[in-house]
Amino acid sequence: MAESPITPRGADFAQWYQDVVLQGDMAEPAEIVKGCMVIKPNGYAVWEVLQRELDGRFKATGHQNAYFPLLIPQSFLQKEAEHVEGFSPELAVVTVAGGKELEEPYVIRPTSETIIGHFFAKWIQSWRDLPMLMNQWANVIRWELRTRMFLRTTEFLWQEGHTAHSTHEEAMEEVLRMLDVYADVAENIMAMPVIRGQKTRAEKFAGAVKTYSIEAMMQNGLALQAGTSHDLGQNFGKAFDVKFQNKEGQLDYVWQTSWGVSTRLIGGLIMTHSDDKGLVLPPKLAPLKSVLVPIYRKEEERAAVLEAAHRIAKETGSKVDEREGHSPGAKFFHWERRGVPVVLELGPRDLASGKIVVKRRDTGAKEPVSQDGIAATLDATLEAIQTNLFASARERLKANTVWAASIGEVEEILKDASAEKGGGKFVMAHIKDDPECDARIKQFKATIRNMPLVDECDGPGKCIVTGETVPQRALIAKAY
RNA sequence: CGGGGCGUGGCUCAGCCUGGUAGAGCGCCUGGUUCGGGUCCAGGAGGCCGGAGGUUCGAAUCCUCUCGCCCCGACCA
Repeated sequence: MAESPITPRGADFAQWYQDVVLQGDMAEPAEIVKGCMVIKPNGYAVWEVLQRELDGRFKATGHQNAYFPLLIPQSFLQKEAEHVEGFSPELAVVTVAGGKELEEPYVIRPTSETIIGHFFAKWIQSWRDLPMLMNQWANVIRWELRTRMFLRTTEFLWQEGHTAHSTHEEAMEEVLRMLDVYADVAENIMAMPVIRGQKTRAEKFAGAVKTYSIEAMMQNGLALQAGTSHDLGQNFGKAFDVKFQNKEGQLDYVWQTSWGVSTRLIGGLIMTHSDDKGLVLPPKLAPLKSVLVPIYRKEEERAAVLEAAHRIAKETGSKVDEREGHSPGAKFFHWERRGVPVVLELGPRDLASGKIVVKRRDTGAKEPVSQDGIAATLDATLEAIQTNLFASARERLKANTVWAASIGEVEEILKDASAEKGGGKFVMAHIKDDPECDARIKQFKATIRNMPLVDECDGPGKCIVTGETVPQRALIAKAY
């Protein structure tokens, strides 16, 4: 019996995560390019499902895809003061091209607000041109000091939505609408519960007026910012002179938004559902929902089993694992590590009884069911897995969310709840949106993740730092 | 970017201290055998020891530099 190649979560969570990514054949470090990774077909297939789900929702809310250049004139970044300050430490800059020093260097986009601002200025003249609703699927580069596959790499894939509106109200509706789209995909497709909320001033996007995020809880209790949506106000409109003539004939700057999710979602997915046996994929996100492993010993059995296997596979859309020279046991482990939601086992015994064994990845439960109506049985099982994964993740989130009444209590909870031991907590406490309060929390190696939009707490209370009355509790946690 | 650890067949690692021309297990290939949770046996392929430079008659081993990965911290989707 071979040793499990996956480090148990309890032993070393970071190592477990990496083992799952590797054993699930999702990605591997691109050791020849610093901080980058190769997303392998198994991982990319998941990204494609996410893209499909997100893109459909973007289109349904009126957005169109476009594509802007990877290279951005350096001066563009500097037009918005906060923006350049926020991003300059992590920029990669192209200074030489075609064998010549460039007159003006290009930065490789860390995000595209600036270059899109430039083009919006060209394209928008009248209120009739608004709203302008665009999205681009792209890669970006941010020179990160510390990288982890999917969670933070130097280059990553994402989508960035960019919109321009004639009023602030309309822009705000857009910001929250897209935040809801993200929450919908996270919860209903990825089965990953999230907390929607507003970032503090200290944590908002460089150049935004307000930033909203969805925050998810990983199995070790750490928070993961899984998506952001920004109210850019007129900041970029002013920086790039994006003006329009309103119905009254007056010139005004547009109100812009931007919003994005990245391949980081895949990291969140892994850290939400996977276990010590490897990857666990929710059915709605699994590129391969079921695999059928045929079992036989004699040649006569082989033919009969395979014949039935193909018939059932056709009915259910399963893949038949026909590889020779691998025992069924080896195949079970193989698909288990890759997170396939259901494995169907079909052998001579099943042929004789007219049954087939259905094995769930989430619970490990194994049950012989009738071959008649197997497609419906499988669908019901997949649905049950999807529901179960979301329910257990939500339960974990609830169980590890606690209230704190004082700064000392926050410190105690965060100290006890060492994430290395898997006991990280979400702490809800009244705290003011003031950079000094953020700084205080940072002393505990945690951050104010966001101020939840849906306040499931007890309403107003006194800030644990300043003592002033604030409208609601905020979410405090250690985070990736 | 600071601190720590690590780079030796595809993978996990031994060998390094005390230089003498590279090993094991797993995987892979071939044949047979097996097949309801990682079958077993036999044969076989595969590595200029991360890279560069130096010391030496001789370097995986000693020295210098460099690149990368992992972990911890400060910064971040």
